[in-house]
Amino acid sequence: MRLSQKKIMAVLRQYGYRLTPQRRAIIKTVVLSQDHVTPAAIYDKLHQGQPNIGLVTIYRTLEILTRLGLICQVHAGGGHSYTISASGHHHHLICSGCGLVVDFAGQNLAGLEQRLSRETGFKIEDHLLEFVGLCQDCQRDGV
Amino acid sequence: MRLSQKKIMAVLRQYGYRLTPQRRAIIKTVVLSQDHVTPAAIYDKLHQGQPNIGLVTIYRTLEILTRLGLICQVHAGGGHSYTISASGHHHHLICSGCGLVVDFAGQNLAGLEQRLSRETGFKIEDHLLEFVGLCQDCQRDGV
DNA sequence: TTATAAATGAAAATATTTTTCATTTAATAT
DNA sequence: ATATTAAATGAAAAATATTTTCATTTATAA
Ligand SMILES: [Zn+2]
Ligand SMILES: [Zn+2]
Ligand SMILES: [Zn+2]
Ligand SMILES: [Zn+2]
Repeated sequence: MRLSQKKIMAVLRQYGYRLTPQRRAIIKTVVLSQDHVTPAAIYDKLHQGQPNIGLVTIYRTLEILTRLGLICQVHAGGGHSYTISASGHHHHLICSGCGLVVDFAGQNLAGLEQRLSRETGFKIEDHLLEFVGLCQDCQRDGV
Repeated sequence: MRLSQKKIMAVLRQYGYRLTPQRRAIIKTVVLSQDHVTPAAIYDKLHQGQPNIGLVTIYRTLEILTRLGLICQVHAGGGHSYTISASGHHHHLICSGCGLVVDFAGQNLAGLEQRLSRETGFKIEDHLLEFVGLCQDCQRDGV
């Protein structure tokens, strides 16, 4: 289940952050975009609107939203782009044709984590799992 | 099994690339470094040596080595750093304390891939799996 | 050797991200 | 409503990172 704009804003407030028009606009853009967006893409879309918005504010807002786990970055494929987070821990399936990001969950990596801890002595804290492929549309369209 | 400098150079030649002193030096640096290295770190280490080396050449060489699957990039943790590739497909275990990268393999993601394909219609081509934690040394030293 | 296509690197161009700081403003308390 | 204040904004500059251009050098093969 993807987070709604309302929910994201509520969590922001909960943590003591102010709800500025700029932040609303950024959240709206990230939530409404189907695929992932870069800071620059958000800027292109939003600046010169009402309210006007600076690139710095976008960087700062994305940083906060990421830290709170409300959005997350997509790594595979090179770019540093953002996608909206599902509420819980999840992973990404990314279309190399059109950039669509599908979240998936339910993959339990605990067993693998245990094996790795045992074999290497690492104390594992986090992980990153992404799949890259072609979505149905891009397969059909021969992208 | 990590690739040797010799093996990497052989593959380069095999694909028609020339073996320049600069490329030898870059390969040597990446192979000998225990943890991952950034282009800038390689540059700091190598320029002003014999032969002198430019940052551009480092970018270009890393790009080729990555394309040939001889080294790979580490994503988790933010940076764009490189580590030497094991010969086959593998994944990364990264120490957040000291940057050590341990390769691991033997994790079969085929079952998960099938499930995802079935559920989403994606044709999956690749994936990225990284774990982040603390290595034994960093746990002991309380980093 | 010599020929030649490939590779290099200095410099410039472009792109990305962070810092600084004067100004504005959202939220809270009156 | 109004005043207060700490938080947020954005322009500008600085700092970083990456790519392009092109004249020069060089690894390879004939
Ligand atoms: Zn995950
Ligand atoms: Zn697609
Ligand atoms: Zn992998
Ligand atoms: Zn460590």
